[in-house]
Amino acid sequence: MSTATLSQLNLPLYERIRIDIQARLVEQGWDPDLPIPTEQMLAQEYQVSIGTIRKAIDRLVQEGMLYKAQGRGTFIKQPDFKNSLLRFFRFRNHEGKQAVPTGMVKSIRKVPPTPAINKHLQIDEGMALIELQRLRIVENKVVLSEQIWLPERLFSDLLRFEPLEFGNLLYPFYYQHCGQFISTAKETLSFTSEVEDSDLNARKGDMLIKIERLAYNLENRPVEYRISLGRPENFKYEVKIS
Amino acid sequence: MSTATLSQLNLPLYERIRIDIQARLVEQGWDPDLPIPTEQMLAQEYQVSIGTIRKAIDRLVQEGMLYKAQGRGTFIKQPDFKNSLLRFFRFRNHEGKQAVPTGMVKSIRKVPPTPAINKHLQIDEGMALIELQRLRIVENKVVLSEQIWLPERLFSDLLRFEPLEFGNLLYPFYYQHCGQFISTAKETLSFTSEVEDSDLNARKGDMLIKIERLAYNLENRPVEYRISLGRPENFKYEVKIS
DNA sequence: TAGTGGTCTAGACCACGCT
DNA sequence: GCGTGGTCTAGACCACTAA
Repeated sequence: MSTATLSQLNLPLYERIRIDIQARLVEQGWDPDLPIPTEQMLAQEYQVSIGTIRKAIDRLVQEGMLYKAQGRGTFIKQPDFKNSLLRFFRFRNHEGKQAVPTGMVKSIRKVPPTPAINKHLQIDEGMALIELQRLRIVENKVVLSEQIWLPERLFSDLLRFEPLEFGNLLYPFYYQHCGQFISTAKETLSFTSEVEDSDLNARKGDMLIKIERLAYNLENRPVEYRISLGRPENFKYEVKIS
Repeated sequence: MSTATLSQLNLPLYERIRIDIQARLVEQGWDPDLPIPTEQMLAQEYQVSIGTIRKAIDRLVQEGMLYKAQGRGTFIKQPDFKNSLLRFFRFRNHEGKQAVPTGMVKSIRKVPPTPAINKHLQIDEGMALIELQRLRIVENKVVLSEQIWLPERLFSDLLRFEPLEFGNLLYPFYYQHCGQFISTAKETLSFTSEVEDSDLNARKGDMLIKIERLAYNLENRPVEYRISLGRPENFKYEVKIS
């Protein structure tokens, strides 16, 4: 543990421990399939009672970084995209049943830096990018059209693959080939009538839903910026207020 | 405490106590300005240790029913509408600064039952309703147009007021005059191009955002159904995924 | 059967708010 | 100064998972 982190701040003990555990897991790049040290071990290591460790870990669980499995241990959690705004597009197939769209990469290439995107990704103006075009399809019909940008420095290994070699899901692919584990994301919903999109058959003037996503790795650094476009007809989003 | 509630179920002690506390506060209609019994008192009353009471209450805090204030006590919480979808309409005044719209009731009247709305409110088909028309205004310009329905049985006292006597906020007014405390709400965002709205200058075919809200009282019964319409241009909504 | 997290106890002292 | 919630201890026993 880093003594500096644990001493100086005027925070409750469990908060300081929470921060320290978080930093350790991030720096060591903990394997998501391996349990982190047990509560007993951590209690002994930090020389505090087990209740204090539990409170620290409970915070990380609430934050979404860890999850607990009784009898097995505590693990690093992959983000749960069931809350994604994209999940609130409801598509139906020809039988009228609900259908989950399939992701398909259309193209991948290295592109020069773009000021606005480099700023989103918090990287230097001069750093090159990787750009992916991706479609989400239901029964051969394009229902969402996506553009994805990644820092070339971290993701250059992706350039070795052909578009069709990317599976339905990108994030496991990122982790497998570039060691980048997506931990959280921020999404923004807005509207635009100023883009043309041949995949969606949308002309200028047609109102489209635009969902921007900025995805963060375990170190809390933005590593993917994504724009998804779709038609508003089937969109329905719910929130609970309390 | 109701012994039935606390015994039969095969739940952790703190869960059974949580349920019992919740039921007690709802049934007694606890004053939001008065603290609930202290943790010490509850621990003694339920004959459990204080940690168990804390866990029960922490659940209710997480759920949004209570909030704690160190040194003062624990209180019933009013819902926090900073998460409302409506807050994600961004309006600007003539100086380009962000402006919060003012609410203004345009009309209030008793109306006969409407099957769809009575169903939302979970009341009998034959029960009469109160209907409010309400506008949200920024610098004399209507930016949102609302229709609100309430069960006449619970809210008949509102009919004694003229539209302009309703203030900017409705929920405190409900509590003051009808004893109905709004505790949570559920909102749904969708789109429509099939309505005409003279207040918003919208014709059929214009795409509008439609936000439906169902608001619940402390007993978790729906008591208000509301439809808000607005133009999509200034709408921007964010979520965090983890 | 061994080891994990889940629940629960019966206290202690601290920090904060009100009066 | 008094009473509130906030933090923390040092255990105990239970329920679940995996080998």
